[in-house]
Amino acid sequence: MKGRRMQEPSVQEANPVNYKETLNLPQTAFKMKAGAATREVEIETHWEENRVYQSLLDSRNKAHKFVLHDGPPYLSSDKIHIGTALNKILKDVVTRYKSQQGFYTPYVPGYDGHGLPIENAVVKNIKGGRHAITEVELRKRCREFALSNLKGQEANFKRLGVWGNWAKPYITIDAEFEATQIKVFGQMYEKGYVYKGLKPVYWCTSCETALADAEVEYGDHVSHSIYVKFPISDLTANTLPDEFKDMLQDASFVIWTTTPWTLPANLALSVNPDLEYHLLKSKWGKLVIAKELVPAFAKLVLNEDEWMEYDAIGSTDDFEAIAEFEGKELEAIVTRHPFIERGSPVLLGGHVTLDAGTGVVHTAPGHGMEDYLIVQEYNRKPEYKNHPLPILSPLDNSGRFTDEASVPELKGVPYHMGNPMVLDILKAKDALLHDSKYSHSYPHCWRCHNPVIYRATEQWFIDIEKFRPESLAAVDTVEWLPERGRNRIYNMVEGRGDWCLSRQRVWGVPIPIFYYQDTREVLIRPEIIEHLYQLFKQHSSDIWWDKSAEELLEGLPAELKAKYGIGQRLLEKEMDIMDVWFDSGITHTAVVDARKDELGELPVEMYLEGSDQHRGWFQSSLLTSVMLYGKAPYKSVLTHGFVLDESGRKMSKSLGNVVDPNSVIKEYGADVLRLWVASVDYTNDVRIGKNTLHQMAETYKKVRNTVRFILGNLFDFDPAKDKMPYEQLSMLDQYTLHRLHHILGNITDAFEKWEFYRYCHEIQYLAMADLSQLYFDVTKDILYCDAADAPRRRAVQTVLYEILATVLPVLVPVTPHLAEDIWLSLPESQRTLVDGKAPISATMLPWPQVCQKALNYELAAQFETLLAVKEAVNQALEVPRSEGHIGKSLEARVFIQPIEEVTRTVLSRLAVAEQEVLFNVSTVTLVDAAPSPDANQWHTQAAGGGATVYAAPAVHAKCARCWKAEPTVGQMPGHSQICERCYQAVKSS
RNA sequence: GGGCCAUUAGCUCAGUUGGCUAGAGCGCACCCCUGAUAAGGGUGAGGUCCGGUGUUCAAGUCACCGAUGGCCCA
Repeated sequence: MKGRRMQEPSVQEANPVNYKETLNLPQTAFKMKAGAATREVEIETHWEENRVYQSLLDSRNKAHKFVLHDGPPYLSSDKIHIGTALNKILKDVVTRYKSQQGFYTPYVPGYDGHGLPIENAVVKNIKGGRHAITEVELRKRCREFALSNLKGQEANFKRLGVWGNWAKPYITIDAEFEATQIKVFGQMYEKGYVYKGLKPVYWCTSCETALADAEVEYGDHVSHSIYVKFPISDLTANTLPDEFKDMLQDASFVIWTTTPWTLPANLALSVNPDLEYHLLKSKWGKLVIAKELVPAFAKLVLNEDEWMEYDAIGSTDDFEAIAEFEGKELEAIVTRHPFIERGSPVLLGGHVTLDAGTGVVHTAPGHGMEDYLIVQEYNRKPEYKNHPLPILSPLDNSGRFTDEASVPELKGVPYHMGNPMVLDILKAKDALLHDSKYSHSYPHCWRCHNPVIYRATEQWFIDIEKFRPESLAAVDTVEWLPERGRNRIYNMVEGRGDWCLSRQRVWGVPIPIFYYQDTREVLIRPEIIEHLYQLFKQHSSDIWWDKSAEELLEGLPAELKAKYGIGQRLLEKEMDIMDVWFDSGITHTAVVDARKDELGELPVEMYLEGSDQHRGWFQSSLLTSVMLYGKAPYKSVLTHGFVLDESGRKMSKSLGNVVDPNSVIKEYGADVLRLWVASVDYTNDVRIGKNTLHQMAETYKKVRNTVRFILGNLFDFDPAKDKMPYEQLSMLDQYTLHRLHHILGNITDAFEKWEFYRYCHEIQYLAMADLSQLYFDVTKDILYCDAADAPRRRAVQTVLYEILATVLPVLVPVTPHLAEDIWLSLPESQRTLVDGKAPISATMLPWPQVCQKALNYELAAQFETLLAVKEAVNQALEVPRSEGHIGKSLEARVFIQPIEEVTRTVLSRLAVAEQEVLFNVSTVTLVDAAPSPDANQWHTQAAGGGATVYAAPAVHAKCARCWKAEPTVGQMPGHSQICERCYQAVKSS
């Protein structure tokens, strides 16, 4: 039940007019609903058919470049991940914005197509396994697989609205790319950065092949568990005081190992510098063991009675600590190998733990990754530089001991058969303290399921030491965004070991080196590299597998052949391929430099990838660029975090929390996804889920409807004819323009700093608070009810048009489809001109400039007061409304009693009509004291903005046309139901 | 296990060199409108500022410890 309502006029006209017909209601074909699934695709077709991207680029000055160089996504799948979508959308927002700022912004998308995951995916589908087909055939299938995935990814990227040179992307498997890679390798070799060394890899002795980390499976395995003495032989290099050296002289370090067969390859011992070590006296002589592990060791080696005693009081007559050392004090002591004439120095390493054993680790760099790394680290030290520890790995491909084992009886014995033999030798030398069985998790080959070993093989390396200082200097020439990225990569470059380039695989670019069969000498010369470059360019890297070494070199000039003995001495090809990080690492050369005309000189403006690429692409690009050019390949590096689910957890298939970009697009459209990208602070990890997306869809709708309102109300507006000068705009109009340009300033600043989430907030606030809730709401009366060409209506339309012209280009970077949809529904007369004509696409509109004239902070301050008063008005109206006395606020009148002087002044600057518009009520009366309520009138009050507001139902009759309560209703000849303003409007139309 | 980073309302973000009762928009609840209508307006309810300890007259903010989550490494 409603309470009393405004009087309706009682007199009936002879011919009642349908006054709604006489209003200027909004008209537009622009749909409220986006229908994104189909409309966005139509828009993308519009771009493609009109070659908009190309025209855009062509319209820019090539000298004024902003090049964002694409990091290539990996081609192991035909579908993209949400993180890839985030990455590509960010890149697109950046390039579109820069383009609107007038830069020439070519974007060449790239793909990474070599490497193990692709090779494995292909192998999985081969009946009979990888050896069932030739390497040439395998490579062919890898290529096909990669290219088919490329098609899928490309379609995904395009559907995101990402613009780029899709006609000619780069792919690391292109013949030209591969050829460049060969050339680049040759240059690095010439400069002396490349060397051959040994490095342990997982090796399956039954398959006789190297395995990647991803190719080993862990399973239970029973090993020996042995404790072995390494007697101290030389203390001269150690820095302990002599009294301690005397104590240690006849002592032994005790090591624990589960792989006795690796002892022939032992070259050192490692202790942890921060652990405490005890020197024990015992019936096996003096022993050095980590303090904390002594009890566990005692339990193993002592008999029952001795153990009881030890357990009770911590020592026995024959087993007791007589000195204590810190690990770091033991450095450089040399021990004697238990059965080979060789010293084994003590090294310090953080990898030594108290998990098991003795705190002293038997170190065989040819058979363990940690052992290898610690030895590499020591070999870089000055005292080792001239006498580096070798990387000993005395096994052949099938795991049989070679001569290098230095133990004649082991020669030809398979490594696992070597275990008992090594035990026997140790026993004979009185070096074995304990022996038992030990069950633990151990790596196995994923194909044959046999245990695998670490075995050092010959591989090609890049000697980081030779250009580490230059690389570090290059890091500091780059702008890292966010700043912390600088430290991240700096520390990595500072601490990293040499770069192992070799991979024992077939799907990749070969290391372009030949060997003389007789001497194993290496053959690599600039002329041969150049020759190979030409061959690869023509045939791709496939030719390396298609042809023999001799065939590959056949085309060389006779003099060169003679010079290098080609045709006389037998040659072999290197069959390892290069690390894929090398492929993508050299895109600065294989892509940017190769397309200089388009992409300009190095360094490019920006690389933009996930923060994991500090170790990956950013680094491989930096290192290779420093080797080739002595400088970083990029001026700035912008990074983003990872995409997590709504509760902040990593997405995984098993958790079922994976967000698929394609289904998001299906449901909401690409622009909603893009809006999500823009809404989050991507410098950290970002979250996405149903709730988040739903919210973004709401934001999208809000912006869309805001624009729709503007379009609808400009249906009869021709800016060329109807625009009103700034001076003739109302205060509210001017204030709205101030807000528009103030926000434009904020938005521009946000884009300049790549802080898109600030843009989202600003645009949302503009649409919601400044426009929908304020300007649109209160000017509807003017727009709909004033005569079509009434000056104050044209003034409002002028403002609406200015908003449209400003907001439209600003929508382009994040929501290009939406912007285009708006543009296409604009009448010709309302399209912004660029160089005298309307462009074919909104995406070609330049970024708007902040209009200084529109900025009026004094006016804004006044409006702060006025809006606070408006808030009080709204509060005052709420009570009669909730009690049914009024509905819409036009059914009310208000009395405003200024309390503060500022409020009085500001209010008085508004004409009464303007006050009615601003507060959206039928009547506003400024009073000096509280009005006395008369018998029939009900009213309420609220305070705010330095005023007290009294609200009451309007007293006059409601105009049938504009719905305001007006005293003039009933006085208009022939139109008894409408007010004077409406009468004039109806008459003039 | 080590390095780096994050944590403010259901969501996305503000919160100056420590300084009013911690803010905004969305969402939510309730009300209104039906001439932006699968729209629009109004009012309102939401916070252990991840936890703890400390420094200080004063801590969301500074220091230390911890939790949770993420990236990279081992």
